[in-house]
Amino acid sequence: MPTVTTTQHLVALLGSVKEELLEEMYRRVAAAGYGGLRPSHGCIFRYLDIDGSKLSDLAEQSGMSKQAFGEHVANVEALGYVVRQPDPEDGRAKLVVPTARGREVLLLGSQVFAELEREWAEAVGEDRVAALRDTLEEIHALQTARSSSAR
Amino acid sequence: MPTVTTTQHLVALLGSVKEELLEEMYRRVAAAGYGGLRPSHGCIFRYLDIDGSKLSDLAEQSGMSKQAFGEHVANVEALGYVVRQPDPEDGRAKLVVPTARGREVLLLGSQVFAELEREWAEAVGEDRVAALRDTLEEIHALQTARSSSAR
DNA sequence: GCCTTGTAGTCAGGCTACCTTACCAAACAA
DNA sequence: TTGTTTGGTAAGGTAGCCTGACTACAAGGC
Repeated sequence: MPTVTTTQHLVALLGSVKEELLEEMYRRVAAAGYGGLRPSHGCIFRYLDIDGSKLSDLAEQSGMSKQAFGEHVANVEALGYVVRQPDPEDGRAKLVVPTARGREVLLLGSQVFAELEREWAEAVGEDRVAALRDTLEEIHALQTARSSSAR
Repeated sequence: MPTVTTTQHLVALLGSVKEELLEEMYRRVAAAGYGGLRPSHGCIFRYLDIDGSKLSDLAEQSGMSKQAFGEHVANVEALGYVVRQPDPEDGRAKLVVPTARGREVLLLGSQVFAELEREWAEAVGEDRVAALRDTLEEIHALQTARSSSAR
């Protein structure tokens, strides 16, 4: 029973912390005047090249279908952070290109992430944040290996 | 840029690990012959009393609306893991009660969680799993404190 | 040059997991 | 007993994904 509780708790904790971090991130971005962005829009900015990226590439990198990704792009385009332009090198493709406002958000995102990183280091210690990442990576590797060998 | 990458990576890592653990959990439960259960059904079993619990209580404990929770209960009832019975002490209320099969899943769930806990301890070390939990709890507390003071 | 096959993106429709609003029935308090 | 609170359901909506079907363009073989 106690083991169950702690393990269940760990899974819940992983979810809570992830959500809280993402929310804090978007809260700060919104507070800086860049509203309308939702956590799910992160998939666009995460891999977006400053000179533009092809939709298919972005979708593949974020592990989503082109359709789902395209919807997010439409939202973010409506908010004025990116535009879709025909790719001059491929008539089929469209480039997702950040606007000036989009580039500002990209930069701001980096700054906020750096800020958060600094705050955790202050709160719990730099070494423990590093250890957190390391342990998570090892468990991730363990699980990935397991599911590929099981299949 | 490198800071961004690592911090972004940490958020992604938290999500991946959580999902992988949940998936592994449900994979093993399904492999043991208890099919049809999805990760979202965890909200029912997590707080379910072996003698039955009121829907409202369960919904509140898992932080969901009664309607959303009721839908999950309907699903899990259709799978034969719980039944809804009128509460003898409150004519308005209904008790969500695990069936024999439901009690088996409750027990199996504990066992699988314990198994996973043991496997991580073997893979990365018991102390590091404990450290992971501690650090996550501190960051969680930090975030919770921040959002309550901000609001 | 044409024709087949492959690739980029969109459209339509569907699913899961939530939500809010509105409601009914039982319980409780004045 | 009457008004208010509480337990649960019904209806409808939204976000975030999916698959299948389609169009437009690209690229290779002949």
